[in-house]
Amino acid sequence: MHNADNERPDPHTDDDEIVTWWGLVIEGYLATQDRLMGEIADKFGLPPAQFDILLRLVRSPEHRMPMTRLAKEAALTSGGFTKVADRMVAADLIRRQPCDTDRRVTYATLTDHGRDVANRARRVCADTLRRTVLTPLGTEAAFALANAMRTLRAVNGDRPA
Amino acid sequence: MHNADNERPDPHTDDDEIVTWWGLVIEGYLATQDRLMGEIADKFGLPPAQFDILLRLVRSPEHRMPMTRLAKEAALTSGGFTKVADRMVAADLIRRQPCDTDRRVTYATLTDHGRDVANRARRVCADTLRRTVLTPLGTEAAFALANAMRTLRAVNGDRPA
DNA sequence: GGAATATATCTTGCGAGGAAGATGTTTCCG
DNA sequence: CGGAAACATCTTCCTCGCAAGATATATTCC
Repeated sequence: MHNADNERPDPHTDDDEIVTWWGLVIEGYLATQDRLMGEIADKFGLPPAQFDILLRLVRSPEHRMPMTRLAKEAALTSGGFTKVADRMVAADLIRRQPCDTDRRVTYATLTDHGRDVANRARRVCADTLRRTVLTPLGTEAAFALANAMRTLRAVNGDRPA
Repeated sequence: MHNADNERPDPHTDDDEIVTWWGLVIEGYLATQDRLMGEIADKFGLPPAQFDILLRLVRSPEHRMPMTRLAKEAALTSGGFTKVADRMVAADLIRRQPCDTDRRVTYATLTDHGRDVANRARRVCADTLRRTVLTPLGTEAAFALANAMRTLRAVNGDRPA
C-alpha cells in the first residue's frame, strides 16, 4: 500500500523533490495569474492576449504601434496576431491605421473606447494585485520575487529583441 | 514624442507600475517554464500535459490512477483529458485498465515504456532545474520563492481538492 | 529604370483543450 | 425488487493560436 516509507526503488528521489518543488511554484503563480485574467475576462470581456495588447498600446506614444512590433512583444506570430487584431477591431478597441511614410506598415491604434477599457481594466487589475499579492507578501518578499525573476532572466538567455 | 517625462495624463500611474511589475514576474517564470517544457518536448516528444500526467502516475501507488482523478489533478476537463489519454495510449505510455470492483472507472496505468520515459524525463528536468534555477538562485532565495507561493495559496482559494 | 531581397500582413490547415450532451454503471431509497 | 439520482467516461462541436505559404509593398544594388 505505502511503498514510499521503507522502499527506495531508484536513486532519483531527489529529482522528484526538485521537480515537485518547481511544479508547486509554477502552479501557485499560474493560479494567481489565471484568477486575475478570469476577473478581467468576466468584467471587461477581455481575453488575456487582448488585455496584454491594450496595456502595451496605452503605454505607447500616441497610443499606437506597428502590428509586427506589437505581435513580437506579445509573443505572438504575425499570423496569430492578425486574428487577435480582427477581434479587437470588431470590439471597437483598436483600429487599423495605415502609415503615411511606409506603406508596408499598419498601425494598431487605440480607439477612445479602447483607451477607456484599458484604463479601467488596468485599475481593476492593480487593485486585485495589491489586495491578493502585494499586501499579503509584503514589500520585502515582493522585492525578492522580482529579484529572483531578474536572476532567472540573467542566467537564461534574456533575449530582449 | 515623449509624454512620459513631464506629463501625467491620469492619476493611475501607480496602477501601471504594479501591473507592469507583475507582468515581468509572470513573464520571467513562464519563460523558464517554456524553455523547460521545450527541452522535454524536444528530447522525449512529451507535451507539457503528458509530462505532467507521467509525473503523477510514476508517483502513484502501482503506477495507476482513475481517469477522472487524474484529469482533475491535471486541471483538465474529463472531455479534454480523454484525448490526451488517447495520444498517450497511442504512444504506449499508458494503457486503459478497467477496474474490477467498479465498472464505471477506468484506470490509467503506466506501461513499462511509460515508466522508463517518465524516469528519464524527470531526471533531465531536475538536472536543468538545478542548473538554471536552483544554483543561480541559491537555496535561500529558492526557499523564499516557495514561501511566497505558499502565502499566495493561503490567501487565495487554496482548494486542496 | 528595373530586378532581387527584405519586410508586413493575410489566408489555410492543424493540434490542443473546453462545453454540452449521450451512454452505461452504481448507489440510494421506497 | 425497481426507479431515480449521481457518477465516470466518451463523443461532437467550438474557439484559440501557431506554422507555412501567398500576396503586396519597400529598399537596395546594378
